[in-house]
Amino acid sequence: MPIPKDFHSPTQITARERAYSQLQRWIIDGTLKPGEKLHDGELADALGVSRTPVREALQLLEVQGFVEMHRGRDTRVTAIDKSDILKLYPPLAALQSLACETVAPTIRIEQTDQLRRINVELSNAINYREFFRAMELDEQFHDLIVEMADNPYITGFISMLQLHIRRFKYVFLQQPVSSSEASVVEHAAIIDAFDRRDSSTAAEVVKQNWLRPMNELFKMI
Amino acid sequence: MPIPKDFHSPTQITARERAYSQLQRWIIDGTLKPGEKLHDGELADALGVSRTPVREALQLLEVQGFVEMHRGRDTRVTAIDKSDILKLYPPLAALQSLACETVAPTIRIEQTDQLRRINVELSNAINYREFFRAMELDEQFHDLIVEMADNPYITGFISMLQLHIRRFKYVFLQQPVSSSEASVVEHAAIIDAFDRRDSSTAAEVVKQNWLRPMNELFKMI
DNA sequence: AAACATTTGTCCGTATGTATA
DNA sequence: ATATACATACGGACAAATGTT
Repeated sequence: MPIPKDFHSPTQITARERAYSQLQRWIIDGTLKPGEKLHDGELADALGVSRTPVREALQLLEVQGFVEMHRGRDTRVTAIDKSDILKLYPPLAALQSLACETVAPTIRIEQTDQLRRINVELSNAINYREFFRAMELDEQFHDLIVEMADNPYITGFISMLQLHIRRFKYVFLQQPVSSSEASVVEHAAIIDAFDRRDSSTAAEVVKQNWLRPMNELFKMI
Repeated sequence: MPIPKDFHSPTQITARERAYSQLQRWIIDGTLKPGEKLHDGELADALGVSRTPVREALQLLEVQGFVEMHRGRDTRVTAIDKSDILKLYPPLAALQSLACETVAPTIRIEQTDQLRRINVELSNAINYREFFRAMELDEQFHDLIVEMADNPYITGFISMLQLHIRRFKYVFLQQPVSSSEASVVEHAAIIDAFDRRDSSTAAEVVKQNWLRPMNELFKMI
């Protein structure tokens, strides 16, 4: 495998990055609960670093909406409410839809073939009741389209929204939600639209493919 | 006027916030040029604070895409390329469009009236060749719709994209770009769609209302 | 009302990493 | 290959702000 010359391998992960990923994980998986008070000193001890990188990590998490800092008062994990999914999914659907629209006019056959392969695997996983694998494949399908759109603003915002949705699922249902057979059909429709270079149909189907899970989730809770 | 109890007036602005807003301003207005190297020590001196709040500000700016930090190497203002507008406007248009779609079904008459008032003022400003005022009113029009959508994720991402667009305009054209009479017509169409509770038309018109300036800008540069 | 306890915010010295000679 | 120069990353002490007694 050829390794690009200008690729700087992250030889050493910084303390801030460690703190950041760990705290984010803890917030998303519910180890740190919504509304919980965070002491930077304690967290620093727990993570084996000083307060500085912890504070820096907390500030980044604040920008992402996982933490609220009140100067001189306290720092807390943000609250979370059932109605939040109704705020998270629509922008996600809109941007996934945009990604499709962007990709459709110039998509190449190798790319649609890859989507087809993933969708076949997804179908199999659902039939064999491998629900975790199904969830992963569903993510792969959409991530691949987003990646093809090649727009860092879209990519960044989508992944942030997905992290919040993941937290939501962890907090309100203790287990991951499986993809259904309906997804496979919708994915096929998306691929079909891609084959015809039909941006608007692709965009529309993707939107529904994301709003349907929102409504299912909203009924469940 | 009733003052909410839990409203904490920002009595004292922190050093980090000062550093953050000032650096952001300097990057957007081109005082700090794309690709320019940033020394946290120098910036700290210039801002009259220590290096810590400067570093924290730089990290926030990095998340927003205004700064790139390379550990142990350097910290620079991000480069900017003409093709960037083609990446900035589409997600902005998609989210503005979503905001409209969200608001349309439940919009109240006072709200459409307010939009109408702004649009009349915008029309006047253009006729009187008050271009700066026209630009402000155009912003007000869209910001009001976004605010009505009442979704912090949409709001946050839109304002970030707008900051990048503002920088783009400062860097490539030295002056703000005025809104045209075409905007006024499109705004009227949006308001009309709102009156009819026609989400999809409103969404579609808004999208075009944002993609048109993108194409005009792209031709100019 | 004022002093105290608690928590966050800031400073600056030092350690560590990176590129260059 | 090693040393050196330079920039960033981190740590720990101190300052300031807030809420409370």
